[in-house]
Amino acid sequence: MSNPTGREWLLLNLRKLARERPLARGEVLFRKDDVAAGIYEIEQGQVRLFRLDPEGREIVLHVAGPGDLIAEASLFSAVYNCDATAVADARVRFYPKSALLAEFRRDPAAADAFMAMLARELMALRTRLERRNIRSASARVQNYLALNTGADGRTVTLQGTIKDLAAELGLTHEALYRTLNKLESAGKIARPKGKIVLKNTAPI
Amino acid sequence: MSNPTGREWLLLNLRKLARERPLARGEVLFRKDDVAAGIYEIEQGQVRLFRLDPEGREIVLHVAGPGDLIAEASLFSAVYNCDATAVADARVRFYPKSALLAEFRRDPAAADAFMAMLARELMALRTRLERRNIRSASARVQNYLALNTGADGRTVTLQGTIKDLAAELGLTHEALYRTLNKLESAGKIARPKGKIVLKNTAPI
DNA sequence: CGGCGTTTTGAGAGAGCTCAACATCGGTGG
DNA sequence: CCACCGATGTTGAGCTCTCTCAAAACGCCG
Repeated sequence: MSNPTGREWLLLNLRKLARERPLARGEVLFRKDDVAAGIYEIEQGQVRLFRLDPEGREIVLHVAGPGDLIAEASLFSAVYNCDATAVADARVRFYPKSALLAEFRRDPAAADAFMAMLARELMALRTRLERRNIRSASARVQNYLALNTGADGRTVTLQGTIKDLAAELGLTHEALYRTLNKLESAGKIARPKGKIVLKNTAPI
Repeated sequence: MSNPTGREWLLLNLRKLARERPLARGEVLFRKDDVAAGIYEIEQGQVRLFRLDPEGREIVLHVAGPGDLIAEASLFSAVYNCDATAVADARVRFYPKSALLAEFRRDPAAADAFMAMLARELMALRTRLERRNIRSASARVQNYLALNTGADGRTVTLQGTIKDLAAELGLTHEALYRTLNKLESAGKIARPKGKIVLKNTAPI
């Protein structure tokens, strides 16, 4: 569901190493302790990564959506260490581990690019996690807005639905609607279609 | 505050490239748009990473604690893209960018190890974020416990205080105490000193 | 012993969740 | 072109869970 810049670069350069694969709802992509064959990019649908506890219950680790890369760590591990199944019909792109690692050796710039992508994603993820530490819905929304403005530093272009944004923020969509309303009433934002514009709040 | 395995390896091998630096509370580590000199490992204290919004307010991106690495993305960027200051007196270890990148070229295994570390951290972070999507305190705690058991699959060794755990889970410490009490009363866990043991809940 | 931080329990309030109803918007097919 | 359908968007009302504020017990260290 996220989409850091730089991802595209990687995919364009390494896509030739990849193979597409459709995935039916419920289908298994890989299982824990399977030999780690490579990493996957989700193109459509959703894939759930999970472990099984001693009682056989699924403990969800991550639900990956379009644009997400999964199992990067398997590049440096002999086996996968969780299960992956499609939540809904999906299409994934498979990048064979051996080809990727060979490419990294052949072309250090590719390795750098991959590292850079990981590092950027890490940063973005830390920011998202930090945001979740903010208890108030309003403050959480404002944090998101402040960190996702375009070049003008004021305009946020919404890319998904409001429901998607609510999920990203860890709020119900109802709570998000109300919060946006309050912010608008308070004059802190304006809401042209498909965008949210931060209004100037007077400095101290 | 986290501490994925594999980190140690990296630090041992690359530590010779690093330099220690004490940091007084409030002291600036780097500023946005400063030339990216390298990455930092927090050894003590806390460092806050943030941006300034148009009104000059700090928007927190991340608060890093002991064991955390910050500014990894700066290895692949000309400048830092946020500010970093010490929240409390701190000590950091500085890894110069040029030395790290040179080492990666000289020894591809070092590059792999660094990549592996980033990938593992990414995975751990996704899991933590996913956990925050769980609304109920009890379910969130159980998710944490299920994913942090030792070799026996049942025993969780607490490394910090309960307050630390509460912060990790995004709960107040009071809420966590109560939740643990309920889980214990319900017979789902036992709490020997410094540990939490998951009890067998009968399979279906 | 004294002080500080953690652990623990209590009581109350409030924020966000849940459930529900309705509006709106695209898309689809008759 | 319109009726219909599903998904998204929007608003309402009530309730529950967690937060907040308070206070006390406990443990550790100087």
